[in-house]
Amino acid sequence: MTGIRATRRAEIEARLLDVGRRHLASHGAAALSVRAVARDMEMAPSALFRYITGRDDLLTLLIVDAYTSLGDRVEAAVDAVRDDGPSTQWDALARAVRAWAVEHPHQWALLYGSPVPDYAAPGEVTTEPGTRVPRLLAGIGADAARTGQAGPALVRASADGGALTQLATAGLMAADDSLTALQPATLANGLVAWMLLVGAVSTEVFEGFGGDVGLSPLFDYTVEVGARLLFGD
Amino acid sequence: MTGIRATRRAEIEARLLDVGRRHLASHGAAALSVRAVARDMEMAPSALFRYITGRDDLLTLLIVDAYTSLGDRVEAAVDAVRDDGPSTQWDALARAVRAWAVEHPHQWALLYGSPVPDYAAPGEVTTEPGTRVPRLLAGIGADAARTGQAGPALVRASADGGALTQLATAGLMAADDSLTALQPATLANGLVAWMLLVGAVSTEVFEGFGGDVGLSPLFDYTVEVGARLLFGD
DNA sequence: TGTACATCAGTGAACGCGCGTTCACTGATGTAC
DNA sequence: TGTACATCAGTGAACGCGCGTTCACTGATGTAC
Repeated sequence: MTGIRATRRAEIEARLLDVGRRHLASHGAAALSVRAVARDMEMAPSALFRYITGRDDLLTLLIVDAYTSLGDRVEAAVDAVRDDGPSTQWDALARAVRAWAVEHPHQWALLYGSPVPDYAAPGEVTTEPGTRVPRLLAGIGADAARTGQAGPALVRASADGGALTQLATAGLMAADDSLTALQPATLANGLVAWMLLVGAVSTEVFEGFGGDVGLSPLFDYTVEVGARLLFGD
Repeated sequence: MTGIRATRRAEIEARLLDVGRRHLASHGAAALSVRAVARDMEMAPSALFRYITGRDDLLTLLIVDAYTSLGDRVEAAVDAVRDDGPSTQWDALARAVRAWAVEHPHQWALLYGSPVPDYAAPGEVTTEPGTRVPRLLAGIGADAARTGQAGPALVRASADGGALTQLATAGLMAADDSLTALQPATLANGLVAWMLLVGAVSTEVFEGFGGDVGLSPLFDYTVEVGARLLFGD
């Protein structure tokens, strides 16, 4: 009773995602085209319009897919060390993000690189999967705070509570109530650690240091700096 | 005796750069096209081939131009506080980078965002201007080291001297001999500070936190974290 | 100073290409009775 | 179970578009004597 149509539709939707992913991986977002994907699927270009409303829709699909792939990976890595304390969890998170990015450079670029011109991701569908990893990091920070391991050491006058709390409330994390209960210092440290991680991974993936340089020792050190920021000594 | 041809050529080269810059600023690198630039210059598309060898060449031109613009800006800012010690200089550098990036988001994306597909910058012409700011930062670190203000505090086992020195020698900074004389700890801290800065600026410019969030207080705090990393307490 | 030739800048037409999207259509699947 | 109609998936042709690059050409600028 599933219906032949329903199963075929599901199959084609899966193939569409699969081929889209492959095109993204090999040519990058800018080169992603409805026609090329259709060609690879051995269908007429017009047929795809039964599944997507247009090129932007395809992009959105792939963005959500990439966020989900990254989120799953990182969640699994953190979960594997869930009993080992916040510091170990941060380590796992950072390394999982890096590993995923190195394996999926174009996806990383799509999520954290230059915006695609003339495309704006629809927040309603993109925000939830897009904030999974930062939210996970915030959870680790909250754990550390609860057990007295969070490091407030670096906060000085400029990181005043008001401005940062406002940022947290207005910004991406408004969805998660537990975060607004965080100390501004913990929150600020978490955000900076996140930006440090994004910077380190982007520098490596985008070859900011020239390409044929091995950045592993530097990344190790970066993770330590982040740990120190998050948890003090 | 300048020759009419020579002056006209210089004029057109200047216009080409100017129009190219404007196209980059308004539509982004992916949308940059020889034909569109020619249209704006009220010339036949083919005429531009007297000045560039093709689209890639135009891109290279604009990349070098952007690096130079950023480098000039940052150098001026640091120079303005050259007597105020390394910590103030770092502050000036970081704020100048951010200000330039916010004013020139597409240029920032071109330099530090996703690579342009099917384009590889020719290192011979791109490396020197592209490393001006990191080199400047390294110089600040070297100054701090000389006056005993550099902060080695965060270095632990993973940041072992060998790997990092190798990175410095092989990598982008090979051009500048004074850097290989830096302590590995100072070098590592400088590189991490640089990646932190890139991450913070990219997060803001690429709207990693959603767009309508004011990130100034967070950036202030980021700069402080960088200072602590570079110079200790 | 004038002339003959060489160099150069810019034109306009043309090449072949891939793109997103629309539309009228055919044939298969589903549904109501 | 069979029939009549409605829905849906996919086709193929066509639309208008902008792109990078080549090429033979014209007319202006420069140079050697």
